[in-house]
Formats: sequence, structure tokens, C-alpha cells
Amino acid sequence: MNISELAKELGFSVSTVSRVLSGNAEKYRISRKTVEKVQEAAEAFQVTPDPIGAGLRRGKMGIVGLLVPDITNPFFSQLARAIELKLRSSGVAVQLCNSAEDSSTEISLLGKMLTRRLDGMIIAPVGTESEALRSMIQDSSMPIVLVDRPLPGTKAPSVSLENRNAGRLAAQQLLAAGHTLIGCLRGAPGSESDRERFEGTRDALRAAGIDPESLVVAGSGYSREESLSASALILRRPDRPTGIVTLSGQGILGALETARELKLTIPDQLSIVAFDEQPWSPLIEPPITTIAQPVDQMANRVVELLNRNMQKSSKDENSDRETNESYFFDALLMERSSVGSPS
Amino acid sequence: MNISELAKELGFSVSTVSRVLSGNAEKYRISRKTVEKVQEAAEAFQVTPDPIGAGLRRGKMGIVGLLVPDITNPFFSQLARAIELKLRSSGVAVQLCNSAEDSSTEISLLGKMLTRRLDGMIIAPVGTESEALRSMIQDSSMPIVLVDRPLPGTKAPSVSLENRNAGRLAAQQLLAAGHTLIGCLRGAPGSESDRERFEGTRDALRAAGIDPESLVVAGSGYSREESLSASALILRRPDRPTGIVTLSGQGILGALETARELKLTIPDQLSIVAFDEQPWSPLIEPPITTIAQPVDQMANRVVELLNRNMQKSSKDENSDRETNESYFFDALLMERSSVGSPS
DNA sequence: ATGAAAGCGCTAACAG
DNA sequence: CTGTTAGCGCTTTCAT
Repeated sequence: MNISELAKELGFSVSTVSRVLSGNAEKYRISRKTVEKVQEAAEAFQVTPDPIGAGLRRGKMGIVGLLVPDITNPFFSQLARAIELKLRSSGVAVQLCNSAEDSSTEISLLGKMLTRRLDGMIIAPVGTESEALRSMIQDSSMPIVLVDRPLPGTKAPSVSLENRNAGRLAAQQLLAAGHTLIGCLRGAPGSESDRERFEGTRDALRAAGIDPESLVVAGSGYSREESLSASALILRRPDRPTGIVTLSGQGILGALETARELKLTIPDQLSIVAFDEQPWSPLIEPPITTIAQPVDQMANRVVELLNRNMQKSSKDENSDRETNESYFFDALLMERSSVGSPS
Repeated sequence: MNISELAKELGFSVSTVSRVLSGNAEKYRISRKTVEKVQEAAEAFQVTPDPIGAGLRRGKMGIVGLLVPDITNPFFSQLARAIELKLRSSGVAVQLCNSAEDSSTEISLLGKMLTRRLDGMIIAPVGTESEALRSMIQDSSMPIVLVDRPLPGTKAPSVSLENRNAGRLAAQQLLAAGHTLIGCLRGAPGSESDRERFEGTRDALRAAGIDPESLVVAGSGYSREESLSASALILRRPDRPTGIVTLSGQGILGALETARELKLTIPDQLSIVAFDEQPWSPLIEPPITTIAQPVDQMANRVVELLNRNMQKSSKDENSDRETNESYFFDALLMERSSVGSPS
């Protein structure tokens, strides 16, 4: 049963029922009696306004899209959980998409979602530089917020880690312990955040009076295979680094697997600082020193930005498209036992 | 621009444009020429049929809801990824909800989603027995598929692990290594799957001629705190078990943390068999023996069932509601080094 | 304080 | 092969 049938049943007009059921009774000064009657009947007959009808009328369905490279990555699943929770509290649903860390999949998914008339989009862009993505964002009139990886030169506001400082912080752990030959396992060197983290580690070396070119670098992706082969590249060298920084959340897996293959003990033969806190980081032997992201705070900021933009774009058509706010959060150092003095 | 404006622009009727743009040109034998013109223009003007309008007409928006206890749990995030991928290929989007392992949250979320006129729902029920959930499913006309945890006595088909065998398999690892005093860390004892796994471990003990009552049991939830305190209960006993089975994916975290606190070496002082494969299970020291679930296959089956039900419920109104198919998948044993002989 | 009526954008039955 | 038309269910202006 829909609201017009309910209205007929009650002898009221659709408008009245609609007003009551969509919580605008006050606004239209519907009499207390009527409100009660309608609510009771709605309850009894299990009637709720059909969101598709309402959506058509309003031009919105109360859904925002969330496009992540891989929901399986703990960072993104935590993000998703926090975002969903926050949005739900304002009656907005989250539609999920995985771009599989693939830039062209990302583009085509974004295209589809743009078409679906969502209220807005939250995008964690795939690392690779993508002119196509940039221009889609630019051309679209949909409120979009970027997260995790800023995309310079777009109007979309972004929320991410203070990556350069974070990279510095990571390297400093190793330097402070006395390491001089350091490995760096990158994620996707094309992405802004990876680049920033990388520059940060170089900064730290420089500040310690070590030639940043001495950094042993490898890595070109987030998959198990890629991080594994990159780890091997770094750790199988004759002049093997005594410490390693993994710049992506997945990287630690490759580093651990390789260390295991080479029977390197941690931290005696290899010190590790890993980006992204994982539930198991503190629990394994030895507990891993990590650079954590304040995920929940970041999620909240994302939602705030999105809400602001959704209001803007619905009220003011020619909203200032150039504002491009970027927010950066400080990384958290979780100091544990995977860093020791070089042997 | 919408399709009727496009139609006017081109001098065609809305119907024609609609038919072309929704891929029914063949069906209505639209002339090749017209099709081309329309498609070109649609491309040029960036016109796609508004899904809300279409949704209103069809009564469906091409969205299925996915309700999981916690997207942060690797099992569920893998499931979500696989489900999303499969559904996407048939043009269906996934709407995500976290019930936060809370039964009443689950109910209210399900209520909301039922209201949102989704095409269907995939639910991984929270463990606790819930009459409310059962009856909501029973009363709803929406196609629903259950996953991970079957809910006996509902019409909804379900996909889950062959839990009892899996429990047996887990315990057998310990028994085969010679353990006789075994601990069992349960997840949510209220859930069907937990109960089955538990019964399985008891089966195994019995089969080995050991009194199942000797099993040292604890555990009543999935949170870090709960699994931690349960682990402590098991491992801090004077007659500490020499081996432990963790029945939930999260359990291993509690067990590891407690083992670490007590400075128990694995597997020398404590052998572990853990339910659910995690990316890091094989990589830590020692690699953990796990009982893995064939997540992707399970996801595929879920989607097949959902599709079947969606077709049924749209064609045949009084579809046989009693079919209640349940599918069970065999667990995979990942034998590694966390099981040794008791000291 | 309430009702009537005009669409929102689309699809599909019906009509050529 | 293509056009006309009648809604799908709702919100909201306008009218009272």
C-alpha cells in the first residue's frame, strides 16, 4: 500500500499524508489529531513513502557512492565502516564499488555512478596519475570528495594523511636506531601520496646527513605479487639494507614474506617500519612499528565536506568551483619492537 | 538534458529514444539509421536515461543491499568485494550496511532497507538468535539470501560453511599432534555457525576417545575485548590447554595477544588452529594453521541464488516460499606451523 | 489546516 | 518501424 491509497482509506488527501509521513507536519501546521490518525494508520498498514517516487520528485535518492581501490584493504574497510555509519545517521545510504586498483576500471565505474544520479561521491583514487579521472571530476556537477590520495588540480576537496611528514617520521625511526642503509618499499609510485611519503623518507635521510640516493627503492603496485617481488629486489641485494620502510599498507605483507624466505630475524637482521596500522600489527612476533592513520577522524571530515558540498550544489548553482580545500591529518607513530640497532 | 528533450531535439518521440537508449532497439525493430542518430546525439549531449525515472516505472532501482556484521572483518570484506564484482556485471549496485555485530541495529537497518525498495538483500546475520529477524524475513516479499550464518526456519536460502565438519577438521589437527587438553575460543555461542563448529570440535574429541567435556571453552563475542578476555580465561588456567582452536575469525587476535602477554611460544607451549584465513596468517612467525572458507565460490553462489529469487519474485507472485535451500561449502585446511606436539 | 493539481523522467501498452 | 498516451508514487506550489 502506498500513501495515496492510505489517504483514500483515511479520507485525507495525499498531500496531508505525505506531509505527515515525511515529517513536515509542523511546517504545514497539520492538526495534532490528523497527525496522530495518519501515523497510526501508516503504522498499522505498514506504509512508508516510496523512496523512488520521492526520489524522482526531489531528483535525489539519498545515496552516495563510495569508490575504493580495494575494500579488502583494512584502511579502506575501516574508512567505509566509519563513513557508512556517519552518513546513515543522516539517512543517506552508501553504495560501494571496488576499482580493483585499476585506473580504467575506476574511470568506467565513476562514469556509471555519475549516471546513477547519486547525491554525491567519495573517491579514493587509484594511484596512477589519471588525466581522465581529473577531467571527469572537473566536468561533473556532482559533489565529490577525494580521500586518501589527493588529486592536485581538481575542484574536489580532499582528505588525506600529511604524507610527507609521515614518510619522514617513518624513516626517522630507522635513522634514530642507527641504520644508514635503508630500503624503501613503495606502493604505486604514480600516486601523489606515495610520492609524498617517499619524499618524506628522503627528507629524513638528508636531515641525517645521508645521501638520499643511497635509499634502496623498489615497488610498483599493491598486489601481493608486486610487493613480494619488490621486497625481494630490496632484500636480496648483496649490500642488503638493515632497515626497511614499507610505504603502502600492503607492503608489509611482502616484506614479511620475503624476510621469512630469507630467514631474516626481525629486528636483529632487519628492522621494519610499516605504513598503516593493522589489527595484527601489535600481536605478532615481534610487534611491528607502524605509521597509523586517524581513520575515523578522516572519515568524519570526508562526510562533513560532502554534506557541505551537497548543500552548496543544491542551493547555489554556480557555487565557487575553485575552492579545492585539502585537509591533511597527522600520522600516528605506533612505536613497537620491529626496529632495532643494525647488526 | 533528459531523453525527452533529446527526443524533441532530434524530432523523434520519447519512446524511440528510450527504446534505443535502453538497448531495446532490436526488440522494437528500430531502423538502423534512427538508432545511429539517437546514439550519436545521446553521446554528444551526454544523455543517459535517468535511473530514478526508470526505477519508478519499473518499481526497481537495480540495487541490492548487503548487510554485514562488520565490513572490517576480512571475511566479510572479501565477500563484499566478490559479491559487488559479480552483481556489477549484471548492472546491479550494492548498498552497504554494517550491523556492528549488534542484533537490534541489524533489525532496524533491515527495516530501513526493506523500505528502500531494493531489488534484494544479502544478509550475514548477527550471531545472536533473533526471532525478530526471522519474522522480518518471513514477512518480507523481498528476495533475501543469507550468508555465513544460516537461520533455521526461514524461507530465505542460505550459503555457508560446512561448519560442523570444519570444526572437526580444526580439532583433528591438534589431536593428531597429540594434544589432549584442548581449548576452544568461541565467537558468539548464540549463532548457528559457532554452535556447529563447536559441536564439530566435540565430535573430533569423542572420535579420539577424549571426553568432550574436557574441552576448555570460553568466548562470547567478536570484539577485541571479548576475545581477549576469553583467551585469558582459557590460557591462564593452572592446567593450561596445550592447544587451542579459535572458532571465529577475530578469535586469533585475542589468542595471539594473550599468548604474547603470557610469553607462550607457539607452537612449543601453545598450538593454534584458527578459523578464517587472513592475509597475514602465512607470514607471521610461526605461520598459522587455518581453516579457510572458499569465499569467492560462496559469493558466487549467493549471487546466483539472489538472481534466481529476483526472477522468481518478479514473474511468479506466489513463488513457493518454502523451498529454503541451504548450501554448504567445505572448509579448506591450510596446514602450517602453529601446531606442534604438546610439551 | 487541508486539498487539488502539476509535474519529476521514464517505460510499455496500444495504435497505427 | 515509430508515435501517443497513461501512469509509476511522490512533493509542493497554489488555492482556499
